[in-house]
Amino acid sequence: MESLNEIKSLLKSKQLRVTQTRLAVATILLNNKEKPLTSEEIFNKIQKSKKYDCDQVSVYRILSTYDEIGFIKKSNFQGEASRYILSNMEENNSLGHEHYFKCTACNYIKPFHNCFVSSKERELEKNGFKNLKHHLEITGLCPKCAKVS
Amino acid sequence: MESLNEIKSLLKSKQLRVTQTRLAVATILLNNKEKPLTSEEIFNKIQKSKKYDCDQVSVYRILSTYDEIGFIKKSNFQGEASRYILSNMEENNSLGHEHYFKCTACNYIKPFHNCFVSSKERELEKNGFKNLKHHLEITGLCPKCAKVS
DNA sequence: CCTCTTTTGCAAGTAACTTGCATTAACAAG
DNA sequence: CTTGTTAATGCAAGTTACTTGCAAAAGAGG
Repeated sequence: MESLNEIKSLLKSKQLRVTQTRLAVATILLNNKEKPLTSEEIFNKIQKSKKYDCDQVSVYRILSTYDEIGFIKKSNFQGEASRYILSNMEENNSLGHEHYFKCTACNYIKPFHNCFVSSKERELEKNGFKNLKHHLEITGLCPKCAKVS
Repeated sequence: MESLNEIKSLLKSKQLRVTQTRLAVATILLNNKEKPLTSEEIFNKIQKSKKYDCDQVSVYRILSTYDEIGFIKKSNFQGEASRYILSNMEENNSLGHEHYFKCTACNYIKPFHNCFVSSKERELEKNGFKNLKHHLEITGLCPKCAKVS
């Protein structure tokens, strides 16, 4: 997923309307491919850009729609608002951004681009489990904060 | 952690008072070593036992205290209330209950007793990261629900 | 341009906590 | 066993992160 045109055709293919607000949210997500953002962060970036004005409720609704159609992935980090990031729709699902490190000091978030939970899932599948998905979050101090403390 | 006496001495060692409410919460946790419970579930079990009456706010405060002193572990499952389970204080920390499978159909929760994230943490530590902790949640259908669907 | 839905904005509601503060219960000292 | 001190609790109210209801506005086909 590289451009606004792709989300436009994805929306059309799902019989969803291409609206200003949906495009504004998509633009922010496209400009932040490496960091999962909260609904509030996305809303603030839209306001800050001053190109378009909308309600925070709409951002919530749009993110939920985008999650349903697979345009983005939602992650719940411990004790804070959900975060959203573009999903790598071209790639194998298990290679996407579903693993994160988060620094407890500076809130720096680093996604892992390879998955090491898949083998555990294979094992569970052999025992009758199905439709497995996972969320992994590693917390601690990033190299910068580790040096300071 | 096997008995009420152990939490009593743990509390004393931390200069915390051994109160009826703290013992009631500890009793519930001791009786549910295999399933992480929500604050509300614990509160309801206390009410149901009719041995003791307390406020839900106290349960929240006690769980937070228990988490701080390491008696229990807190896990945030996607989109639902935090869950708490006794920590295996005798064992190596990385062998505790911090990994879970949760069935999206019946809400069955299965903790994993061995850790396969440690190797990734070692790798990060070599790159300057410190004090690493992690939370892993795998969701899907458990064998029972997989058969039905 | 018009009509028919879909989206949106605004207000209000909800779930899961968290905080403030007066009251009560631990527990150590006498 | 009574008392004084301080921590813990209960109750009410506040907060955060959403979610829902509904009228008004904006897409998109004709």
